[in-house]
Amino acid sequence: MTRKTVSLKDISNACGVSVATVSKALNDHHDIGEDTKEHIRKVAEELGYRPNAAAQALKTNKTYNIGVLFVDEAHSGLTHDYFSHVLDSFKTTAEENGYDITFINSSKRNENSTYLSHALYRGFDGVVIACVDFYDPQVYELVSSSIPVVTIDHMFDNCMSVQSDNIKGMKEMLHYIYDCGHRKIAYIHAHENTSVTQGRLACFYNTLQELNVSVPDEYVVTAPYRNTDKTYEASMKLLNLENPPTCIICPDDFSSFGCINAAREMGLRIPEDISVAGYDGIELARRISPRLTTVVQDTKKLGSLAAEKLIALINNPKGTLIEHLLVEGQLDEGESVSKL
Amino acid sequence: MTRKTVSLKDISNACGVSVATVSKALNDHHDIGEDTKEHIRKVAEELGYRPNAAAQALKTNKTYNIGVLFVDEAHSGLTHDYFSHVLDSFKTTAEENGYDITFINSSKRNENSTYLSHALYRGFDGVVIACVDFYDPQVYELVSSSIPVVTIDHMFDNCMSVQSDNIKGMKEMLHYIYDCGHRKIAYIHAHENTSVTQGRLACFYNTLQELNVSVPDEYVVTAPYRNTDKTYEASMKLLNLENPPTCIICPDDFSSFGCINAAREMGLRIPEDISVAGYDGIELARRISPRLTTVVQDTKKLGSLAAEKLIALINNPKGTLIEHLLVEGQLDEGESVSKL
DNA sequence: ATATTCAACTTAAACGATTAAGTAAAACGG
DNA sequence: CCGTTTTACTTAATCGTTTAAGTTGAATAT
Repeated sequence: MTRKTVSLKDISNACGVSVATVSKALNDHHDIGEDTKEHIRKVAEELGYRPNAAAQALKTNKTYNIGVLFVDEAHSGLTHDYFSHVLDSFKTTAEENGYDITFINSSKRNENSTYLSHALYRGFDGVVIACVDFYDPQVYELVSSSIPVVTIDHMFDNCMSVQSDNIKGMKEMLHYIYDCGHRKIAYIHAHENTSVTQGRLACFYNTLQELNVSVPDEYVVTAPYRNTDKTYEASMKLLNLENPPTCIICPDDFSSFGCINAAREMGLRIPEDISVAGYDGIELARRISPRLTTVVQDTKKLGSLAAEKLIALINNPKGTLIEHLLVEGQLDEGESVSKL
Repeated sequence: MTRKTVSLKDISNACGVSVATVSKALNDHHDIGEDTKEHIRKVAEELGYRPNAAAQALKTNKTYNIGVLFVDEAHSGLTHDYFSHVLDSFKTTAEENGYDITFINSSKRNENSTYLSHALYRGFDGVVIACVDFYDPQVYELVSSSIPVVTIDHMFDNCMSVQSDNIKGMKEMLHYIYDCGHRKIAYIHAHENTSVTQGRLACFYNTLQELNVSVPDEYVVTAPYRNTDKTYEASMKLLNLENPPTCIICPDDFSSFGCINAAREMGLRIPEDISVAGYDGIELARRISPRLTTVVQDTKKLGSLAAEKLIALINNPKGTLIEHLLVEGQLDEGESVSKL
C-alpha cells in the first residue's frame, strides 16, 4: 500500500513553492517566512513525507549510521552474553542520538572486501569495535582510517577506547578470596591474545605476590572463554593435583559451569569443598545456587559511554581528544567462595 | 589517512573515458570492450575505488540493507538467548547474499516516527520482525506496507512467516513425559499475548486430553518468559499444592532455573523428587546437571530460512507466494525428567 | 560501392536532497 | 523620495551513480 514515497518535489508542487524552499522550511532555516514554514510542515505531514536517507547522505556526507564490528570466531558477538549486553546499551544510546546501527562484515561476496572498504561503502559516520581479533590487520586498517572509531575492551594508542577495568575487578575479587582465607588459588585463563586476558592474568600474579601468596605453576591453566568443556577439563586437572587449590577462578561465568560440573562429579560440594569464582556477572550467575562469586562488568555503562564518546568524536573529529576510559565493575560476593 | 573516497569520476579521469563507461565496465555491461573493462577494473583496484552506497541506493532504489525489528520490552532482542541466535543466523545468511542488517527503531528523537517511517527513510529492501509485541499497531502498519516482510514466530495472513513448530515440539515433549510415567503434569506458561504461548498452551491441553490425562486448573499457572523470579514463585505455588505435580514444564530454559531453585530450596531432588522441563535448548541447558529436558529450537534454520525467504521476496515481490513455514525443533531428553 | 548492422563508446538526464548565490519586493533611513 | 537593507523567496549546481538514448567508425551484407 504505502509504497509511493513522497519527495520534496511533491510538497513543492502541492504548496506552489520551490523545492529549495521546502527543504529549508523543513530544516527550519531562517530565511523562510514563519507562515510558509508552517504551511509546508503541515502539507509534508499530510502527505506523509519522510526524507530519503540515501539522498541526504549523498549530499551531506552524513549517514547517521554507525558501523558495528562484533565478530566472534564462532559467531558474531551477538550470541555472546557479555557483549550482547554491551551492544544493546550502545544501540540504545546511539538511537537516542538519532543514529542507527549496522553491522560491519567483510562479506565473502566481494572477494577483496575488507572491514574498512565496507565501512567506506556504507559511509558510516563512525565505527565501534569489540569482540574481535584485534590483531587482525583488517581491524588495524579500520582503526587507522580517518573514520572515527571507538574500541571496546582493547586499546590502540591512536584510537579512543572504553574498557572494563579488569585489573581493578580482578584485584578486588582476589582480595575478597584472600580475605575469605584462601591461599591456594588457581586460575583458569583464556589464551593471552587479548588485552583483557593479559590484564587479568598479570593482575592475578601481581596481586597474589603483593599478598605474599605463592602460585605454583600448575595452578595456572588455560581454557577458552565461554567454553564449559575445556574449563571442565582444566578443572579436573586442578582438582586432581596432589595438592589441589581451595579456590578456582574461571575465565568467565559461563565457563564456570564446566568447573562446577567437574567439582560435582568428583563429589565435591561448592563452596564447602571447593570454591569457584567467575567473571562477567551474567544474569544466570545470580540465579543458580550457590550464587556465583563474580565481578559484574558494567555493560550498560560500557555501551553507553562508548556511544557517547563515539558521537562526540563524530561531531568533532579534530577537537575531541583521544581518551582511554575505564569502567569499573563490581564484585558480587555471591556464595560460591567459602570463608575458611 | 584513507579518507578521500575515490569516485567513478576519478577513474574516468585516470582512464580517459567517460564516467558512464567506467560504471558500465565495473558492472560488466556487454557494450564495453573487453580490454577497456580490464583496464578500468585494474585502475579502479589501484585507486582503491569503492562504490558509494548512498548514490547507488538513490539511483537504483535498492539499498542491500535489511531492517531488523527485534524489540523486547526491557531490551532489544539482542540480549535474548533464543532470539539472538536466530538473529545471528539470519545475519549470516543475509550477509552471504550481500545484504547488511540495520536495526529498526521508532526513535523518540523524531516524535512522530514509526517503524514504517523509519524503514522508508532507510529504504530497506526488506524487513524481518521478531520478538516484538505483534499487536502493536505500528507493527501492523509495517507488515501491511508494500515493503517485503517476514515475521518470525508469528503469523499474519498477509505476510510471510517462519515459525518454530511449537505444537510439534510441545507435543513430543509431553509424550516423552507421559511415557516416562508422569500423569501429574503442571505447566507454567507466559501471558497469552503471543501466538507462541497460545500454541503451546493449546497443545498442552489437547495433547493431555488425547492421552487421557486430566489437568487440574491449579496445575496451570503463569510466569513471564525468562523470568526466574516469577517462575520461582509459580513453582513454589505448584510444589506446595496438597496434590503437587510430579513434573513441571517451565516457560523456557532460562526461567526453569527459578523452578530448579524452588525445588532445591524445598529439599527436593531433581529429577528424583520432581521433574522439570524447559523449552528452547539454550546452551546452558546442556551444561548443568542434571541436564535439562527441553525442546531445542532450531535457531540456525529459523534464521537462515527467514533470510532466504525474505530475499526471495525482495527479488520477486509479486511472484513469490506467501508461505507460512514451520521449523521443527528437537526433543532433548536430558536428565531432568524422571522415569517413574 | 553503398546501405545496414554492430561494437564501443559518449551525452545527458535522473534519483532526492542541500545550499551558495541570485533576485524581487517590502521595509527602512535620512 | 531615493538608496539601502532586509525578508522571503528562486535558480542552479552538486553529491556519485545508473541508464536510456545518441554517436561514431568499422565490419558486414548485397
